[in-house]
Amino acid sequence: MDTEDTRRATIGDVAAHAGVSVTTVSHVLSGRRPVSTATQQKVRRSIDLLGFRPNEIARSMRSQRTHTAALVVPNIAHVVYPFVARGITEELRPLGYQISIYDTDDDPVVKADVLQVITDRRVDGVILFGFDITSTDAAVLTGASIPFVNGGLNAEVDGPYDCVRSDQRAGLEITTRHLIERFGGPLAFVGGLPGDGPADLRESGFRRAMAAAGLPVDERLVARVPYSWEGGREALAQLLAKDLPIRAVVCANDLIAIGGMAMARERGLRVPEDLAFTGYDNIEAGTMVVPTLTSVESFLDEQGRSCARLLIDRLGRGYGGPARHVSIDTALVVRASSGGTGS
Amino acid sequence: MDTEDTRRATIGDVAAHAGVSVTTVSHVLSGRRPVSTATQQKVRRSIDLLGFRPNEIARSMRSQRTHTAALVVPNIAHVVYPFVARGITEELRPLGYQISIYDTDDDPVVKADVLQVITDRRVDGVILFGFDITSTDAAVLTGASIPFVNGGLNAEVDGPYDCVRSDQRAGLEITTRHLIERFGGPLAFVGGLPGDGPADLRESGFRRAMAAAGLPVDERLVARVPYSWEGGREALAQLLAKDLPIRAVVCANDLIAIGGMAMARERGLRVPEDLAFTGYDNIEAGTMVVPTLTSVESFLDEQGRSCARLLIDRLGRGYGGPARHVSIDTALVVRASSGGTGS
DNA sequence: TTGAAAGCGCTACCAC
DNA sequence: GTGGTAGCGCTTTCAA
Repeated sequence: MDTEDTRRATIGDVAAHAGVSVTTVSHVLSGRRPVSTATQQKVRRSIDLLGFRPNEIARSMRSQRTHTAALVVPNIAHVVYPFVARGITEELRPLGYQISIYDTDDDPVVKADVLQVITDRRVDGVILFGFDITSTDAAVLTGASIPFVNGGLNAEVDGPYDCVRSDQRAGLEITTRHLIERFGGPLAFVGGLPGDGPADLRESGFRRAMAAAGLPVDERLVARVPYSWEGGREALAQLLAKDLPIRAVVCANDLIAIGGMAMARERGLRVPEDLAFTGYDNIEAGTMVVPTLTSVESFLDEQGRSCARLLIDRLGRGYGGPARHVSIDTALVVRASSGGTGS
Repeated sequence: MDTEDTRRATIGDVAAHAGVSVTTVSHVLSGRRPVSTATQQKVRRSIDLLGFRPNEIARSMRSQRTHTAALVVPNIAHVVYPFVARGITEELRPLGYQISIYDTDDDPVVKADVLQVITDRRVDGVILFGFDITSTDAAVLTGASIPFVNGGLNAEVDGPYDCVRSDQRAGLEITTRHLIERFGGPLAFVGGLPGDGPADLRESGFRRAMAAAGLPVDERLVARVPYSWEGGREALAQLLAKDLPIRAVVCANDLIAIGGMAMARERGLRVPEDLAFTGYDNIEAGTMVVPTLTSVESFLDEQGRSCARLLIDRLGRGYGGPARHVSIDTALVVRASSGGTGS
């Protein structure tokens, strides 16, 4: 009773059952060589009867291809990566690739380990998203001749491999210019802590827009705090305590902006009538707070898709040319916090 | 120049280079049999020199184990799944398992396909999370003798396989009871659309708590809307239009609650002084709105961990007993919207 | 139109 | 302490 056949049927079982050779079974499966209709039917019947499905491991062993792409991210629970993953999947699944997502737990050691494991498993290609990758990381992949793409960069430049970035500096220039046009000044800036991901890039966007408008940056109105709601509250508390005139606050992300708005309103200021705000990232919460938050959309799914396309080019006997660097534009979403319609 | 050795070294290359047999190389790798220190060193040197790494595909082929678990979810971009994924990873990675995440794009056809692909790849185990799985789905897995766990159920009961659920009914009972204790009544309920995931379960929690407190449910104060911010606004507009006394609103999720609060405040009501609110899911936005939202925490990572543990039991020559059904308790998080401290 | 057999890279059973 | 070799399940020459 207990010893019923639990082992999955192999191609050999099918061949025996149908009374043909494994070669023939293989060929009715692949269609790579003509098989008489009679044998085809016999074989297909046996396949159905035995519930045969080819073993992909064995196939990979022969073909040296796994039809798998790996997506490596620092922390899948961070809001941005699931959207990237969706974009990648949409692009690669139709081509018959499976996407395996690997989470490095924000730990460079785990990242290095994951990269090794990935190469040991002979994935066909890799998309790294959200890392500063080291030359060692790159060497592991190239050493195994596995094509890869680096996405979601925060640095201005990167190495000699395909890269996809969102133009964060330009994104912050847009919000800054938007506030200048609507309100003139004075403008405050609340950035992330230096070295914390895109902080420098975003701050430089603010400064560039100010310079372009011929406005000086009052350094007393520049704060740098953690990328969090609490950070935003803290920053606004500091800024308001200085008792300097401020008309609008450019924030480096939405959490800061939402926290900042909360503090401003606690202090009796009306948003945007007394003080306007902009954020960055266009998170869902920005559409639910009062007032709704003006922000910058980065099109994460498109970034993912773009990574996937660059990778696809290099899969199989594809593109083997020099590295390509793609930049995805951002878009301003105007809402109530900067005097939009409040949509 | 272009034809430099791009092929990765095999165990045979190492053996040749070290002047020993492949058997010996295999054994210094596995440690499954004593090897003299001298040969060990020779072999290790060759391994380093050649940059040899064992081919996991070949290993899997022999051992029939892939050291991979698959996590299948309807839509990785939905807030809940990344947290589940983290919990699973934390539990399984230390045991040497890789987690591959598969997204079925909310499509049962894709789900069926993914399940087949997964079995063809001979993953060691599968965690399905967030599905109503069909008997066919289950049959595919059991037919391939791949152990699996079904997590995140919305139904009251499920099939003869390991299951993990969050007690959503109890979760809604908690919020309802909380509001009854604080405010007495009358209470309104805003649920999701019937058949939309956990809607029925959550509504039954509300009704049960009301019954337990000896309070009748006024059906005029029960609304059912989409699980969204707009749904919440709409529901509150309807409810308030009826001009019946309401002291508090039990909402089936946070989006509804946040939208509902926004509408209530637009209509000049103070929250919680005039009208109190509770949500469900404890999303981040609930900590950023004003007032902050009382909600129910489901411990998604713990649900994931629990799935992982059930699966681990069945991996290898492990547990082979009857199906186990685990329920994870929820917890009430009291915030300002129901008169909490406003933390 | 079909089959035999080599071999993908590895592990483990034999033998010595 | 060490080596030869069968074989995991498949694809693909080569031969008929």
